[in-house]
Amino acid sequence: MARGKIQLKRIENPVHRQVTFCKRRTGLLKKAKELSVLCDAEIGVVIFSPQGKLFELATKGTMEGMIDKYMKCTGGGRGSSSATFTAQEQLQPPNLNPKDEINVLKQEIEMLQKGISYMFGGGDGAMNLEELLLLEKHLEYWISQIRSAKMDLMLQEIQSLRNKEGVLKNTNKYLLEKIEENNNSILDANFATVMETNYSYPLTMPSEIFQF
Amino acid sequence: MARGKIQLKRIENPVHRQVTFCKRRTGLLKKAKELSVLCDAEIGVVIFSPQGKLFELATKGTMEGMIDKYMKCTGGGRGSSSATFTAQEQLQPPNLNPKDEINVLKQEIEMLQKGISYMFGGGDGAMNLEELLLLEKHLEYWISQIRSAKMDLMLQEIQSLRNKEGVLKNTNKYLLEKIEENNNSILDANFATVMETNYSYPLTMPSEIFQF
DNA sequence: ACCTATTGATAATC
DNA sequence: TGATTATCAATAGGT
Repeated sequence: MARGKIQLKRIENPVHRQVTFCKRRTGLLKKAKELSVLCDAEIGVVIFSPQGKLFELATKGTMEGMIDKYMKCTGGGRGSSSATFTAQEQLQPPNLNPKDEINVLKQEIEMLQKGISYMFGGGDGAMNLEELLLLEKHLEYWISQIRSAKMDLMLQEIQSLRNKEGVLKNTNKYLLEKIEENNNSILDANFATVMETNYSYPLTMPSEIFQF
Repeated sequence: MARGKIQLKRIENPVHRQVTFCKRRTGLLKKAKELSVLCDAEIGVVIFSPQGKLFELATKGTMEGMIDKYMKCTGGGRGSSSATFTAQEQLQPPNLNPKDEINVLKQEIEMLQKGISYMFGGGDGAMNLEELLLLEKHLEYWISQIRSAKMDLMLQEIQSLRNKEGVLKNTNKYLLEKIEENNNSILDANFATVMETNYSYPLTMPSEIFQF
């Protein structure tokens, strides 16, 4: 790439991450199109942004067609889209065969529904220890997600505030220079004193106070 | 590329085409993985070679999961849970007049529904900072509730185990006394040894230990 | 959004 | 297939 390597790990700075996502997403889709044209291959790409926004590409026909073809190829013949739950996929590695996986998911959905009604309905005390432990784990995962999103927003806001600060500092500097000029050209000592009293401090706060 | 540009059209030479397919397929999947890791995106890629052979990549969870998520995104109508929420009443003292209170509750319910769909659907990134802060607060409250319930169960279990322990100790004591009696009355040393070896721990469990 | 110095991908060749 | 390498394409960091 350019102007320095990057590590193959999640980019922490949300601005950089967003920019890189945009650029590389474009690049990936372009590469997919090229491969399809050059080699006469049929390619489908689905990208979910961290915010859950969907980007897709199907080089021949529709994505639905690709999915059907994929299903036929993998043999796992079950009608698609049963609205399963997706967050647990990050919690446990998918090392099960399809049948077990389905059972685990069903069980988990049941547990979560129980947990939700517990949380929302004030609880009927019908959960056992294992269920509570699992629910706690999920809640911790969710809260970490929430915190990550919150942190992103705060970092964005900090960025924006820093930009604003720069502008204000420059404005202040400019105004002080103007005042200085006035002090030099107009020899009214009282006027200069008043000006200095009112404008000798900048109106903004230093940016370093929000280091994380 | 290298050693000369190539046109963006189907490569006619089948050998070249095959080689290029192999290389670019690898490259495409690598790029997809990188994008996923760098930007925390969920990506699925499906490639059918001209001969119909399938190559696939799902960066998080399984391809099935991706397809379901895709369906949910495009298929549209996902009904949001209409379950109402009651726990927030404990979070803030009811110092408002009825009308304001109702508005606050309605607002809160809306936010929570948003949050729930955020947690379950992978999020649509439409929450602002205030909403996230509130949601975090609620999650922390819920998790504290869960932990409290868990703690209760654990304490109950500890109590039960202590009871069990008491009963078992008494039983053991009683049995040891019996053996002692036998040792005294029957002067067969070998028999006594056998008894001690096999029966120094009770084989049955008193029924009281399963109180929950 | 646009610009480049660099890195990464890869076409041709062996 | 694998390795090599000259070249082109993608892109990280900056404006």
